[in-house]
Amino acid sequence: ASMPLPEVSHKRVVLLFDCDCFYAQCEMLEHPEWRKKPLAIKQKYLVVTCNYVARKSGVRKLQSLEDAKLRCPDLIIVDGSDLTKYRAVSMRVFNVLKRFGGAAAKHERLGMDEVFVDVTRAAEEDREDEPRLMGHLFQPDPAAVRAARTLRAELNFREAPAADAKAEQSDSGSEDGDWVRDYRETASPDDAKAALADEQLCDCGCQKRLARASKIAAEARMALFKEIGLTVSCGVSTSKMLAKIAAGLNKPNKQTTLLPQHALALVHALPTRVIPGLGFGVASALRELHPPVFTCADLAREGVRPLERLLRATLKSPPAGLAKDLWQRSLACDTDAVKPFSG
DNA sequence: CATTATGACGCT
DNA sequence: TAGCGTCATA
Repeated sequence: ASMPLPEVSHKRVVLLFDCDCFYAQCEMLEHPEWRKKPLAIKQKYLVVTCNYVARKSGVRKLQSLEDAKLRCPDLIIVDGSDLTKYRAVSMRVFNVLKRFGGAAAKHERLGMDEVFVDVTRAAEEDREDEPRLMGHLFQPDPAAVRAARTLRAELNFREAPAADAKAEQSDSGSEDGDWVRDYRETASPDDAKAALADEQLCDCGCQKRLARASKIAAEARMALFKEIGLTVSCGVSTSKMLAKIAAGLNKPNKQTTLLPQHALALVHALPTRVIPGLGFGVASALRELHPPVFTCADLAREGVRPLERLLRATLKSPPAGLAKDLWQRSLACDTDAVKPFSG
């Protein structure tokens, strides 16, 4: 009965490019013979990243070298404490991506291996009437769609959930990175075509804009591969948060489009850590509440006021408006702009 | 909750 | 304002 549901505008189009196992790929550029072999990059006694061959043997990020070698005795290990080489490749990636999205596009680096691109204008100006979607389209299962609908209803009115779906409450508190597996979708081309044409979903034109943007993403990924030799994963959606989540759905070397109409069905059951700006500290404080807050749906039901209290108790000096921002993001509404030239 | 960084922010 | 601590990020 307090805060109105956040307004979801679909007007932006945001891409997130995420280099697959970045340090490992940089090393493989110099040593092509390592491509088919398990390769790990270490700092001190830890594996900071590894290629996908190594992952098949159970090697993981932030594993101790000891564990990694036990799981994969023929693991090739390279020291990655000198970042010079990686910084250089990172700049090449950024420079290639700057060519895409047109003059009005905005590009923002996040760390060395991720780049956001706001391609709103280019997607608007594209005249193609029936754009074909490139890559994957996320499609939620019907149960998730129902759960999202009842969550919205719950917050709009103070009523019990519809008799329809009381099905899944809180999911297990899974490991970081674990949740991604459960939500991978590979859309069949026919399903994708149907979803894009579904006027019921939205009539603001976002489906077409996102499909056009998926083509830009595909072209940019192609350029990165041809000119640098790197594979990247990409998310296509209407905000930074959603693009980032989408990019994680299909990896490596894949791209995924997430329609804003499907966002809540994806986000509601995910751990609160998927929300940008909500880090380890706040997430663990949320889990300590009782009842504990694990998922974005839990956080959405909590509301802004209790979250403000928790932030004051948890953080030294919570930035003004943080509670509201986080709460809105728990409902898949992220208005954070792509800031041009952050590098 | 680590590695080796960088960036955003608030406080002084 | 510059510099420091905290928190988040890869």
